[in-house]
Amino acid sequence: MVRIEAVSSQPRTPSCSGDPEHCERCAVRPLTICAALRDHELHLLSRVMTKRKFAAAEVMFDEGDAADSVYNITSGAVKTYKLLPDGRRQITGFLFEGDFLGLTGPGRPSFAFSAETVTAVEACRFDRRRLDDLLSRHHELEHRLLGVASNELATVQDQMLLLGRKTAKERLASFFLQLSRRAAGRGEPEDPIALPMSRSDIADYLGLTTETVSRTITQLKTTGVISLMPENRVSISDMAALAELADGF
Amino acid sequence: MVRIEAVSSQPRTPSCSGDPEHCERCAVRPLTICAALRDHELHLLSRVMTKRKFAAAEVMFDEGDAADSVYNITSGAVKTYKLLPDGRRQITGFLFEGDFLGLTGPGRPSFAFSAETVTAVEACRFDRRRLDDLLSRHHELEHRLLGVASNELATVQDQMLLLGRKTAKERLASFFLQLSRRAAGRGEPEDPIALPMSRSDIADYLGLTTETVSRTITQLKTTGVISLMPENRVSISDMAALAELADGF
DNA sequence: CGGTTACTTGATGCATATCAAAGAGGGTGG
DNA sequence: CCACCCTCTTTGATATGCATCAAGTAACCG
Repeated sequence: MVRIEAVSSQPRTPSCSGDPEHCERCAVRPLTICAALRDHELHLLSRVMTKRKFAAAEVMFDEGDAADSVYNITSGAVKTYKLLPDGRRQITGFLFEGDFLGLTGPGRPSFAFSAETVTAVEACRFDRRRLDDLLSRHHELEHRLLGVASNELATVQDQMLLLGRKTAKERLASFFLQLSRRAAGRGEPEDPIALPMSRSDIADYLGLTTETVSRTITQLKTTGVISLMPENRVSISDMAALAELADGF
Repeated sequence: MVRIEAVSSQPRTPSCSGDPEHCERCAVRPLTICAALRDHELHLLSRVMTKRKFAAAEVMFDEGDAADSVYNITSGAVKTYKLLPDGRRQITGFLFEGDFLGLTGPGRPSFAFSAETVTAVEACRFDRRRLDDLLSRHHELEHRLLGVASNELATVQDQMLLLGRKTAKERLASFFLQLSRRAAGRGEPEDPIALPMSRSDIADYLGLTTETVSRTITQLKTTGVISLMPENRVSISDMAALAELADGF
């Protein structure tokens, strides 16, 4: 498992500390923990933050790497995953703008999973130690982070239900529904949803094979629940039917 | 889904507030967030805490119930789960002494899962609102809670890998290994591990059927990796072999 | 425009589910 | 204290949803 050094082939984006108003104007601020901060606190956050760009399909970090970075995605899509020795892969999450990446518990010096970009990605990188310092001084921030973690725990339980007990059709229906709802949460349209990840990524997220994913999508298309559109987009023709399918009604 | 009123048929255990030294002497204190508190802060915690007992197989709360309670298990075992409309069940976790139950994000007024005791259970119950108050005034406590949540997120990723990509044998091996390690973490022996839950609970935790669980355990027994002992205990004869099996080597 | 990779579709196989029934405890009332 | 009953567990026989193996087709990139 080779770690590709982040941003290795690109000019380094200048740190935000040279642009203290950057965070105030940040488009994803209302989506994330930064919304918890008043303007003068945002400046403190900017100090420990660096804006970074990643190309598509770039490894951000590998499981076991020193967890010295934490990221807040500002654009693009990221996948997190775990591998078995023989190469079997489970994608544990897709992250989009506003999502937080790299949270590890205290006394957990290394990442419990790998992260790789799906598309080109822009992210705010925080130095773990400096962020911890900041957290200990600005409890509102830590409070928000606890909220983020709790929400993620709730989401992940849904995913366990999906992986342990749902059929292929229910998994795909749930997946599309989740993407639609999350897009809506980011203020994007809920209907034609973007599908930036490959079939193989979807398969590894849903605990299926690419073939089954492909067949099942065809089936949903044939049933008239969804339709495929240009640019890897999916239109949900019948949201109610999709929601029922997702829960096995 | 009928909610059985907690402690309905038992005398109410007196609140800890009448016994301010209870927490200081608490056996599970070093295992849990209470370890973060100095003695005088523990007294504050005792104030918002009530010691409660549950019988075996008692529903503590159902998914969707108002999340007005948070628990810290002091003895016994609890399972958390989600259900599909047709009754399919995914157990999302087993909790033992020192484990925290009922964490929901802010603005999440209801539980995202149900909780039911496996054995008789003793737990410290906190009123959600009063605990929130306390958290906002004692940040070390909130910091610990963030640590608890982060650790749980790491654990849950392992479980997703298991549910999405592991074979039945790998799942059972992983399960026994997890129980063994957690027991060790609580200061219990790592070798003869207790299996208080039924085969059907194990099946719903591992995304299998009771029959497959039973067959696979038999197989592990035959291979000489484990052996069954009285009182629902399992002895791990070959820890290294089990660890290899768990990761599909 | 050629080559490569991703996606779709088809044929077959297998791990695990489902259906069925026989032990094994474990608690209760006679 | 024993006998019965009920539930849990184990074992067996069969079925099936999804994986695997195998092409063909479409999209993409250089």
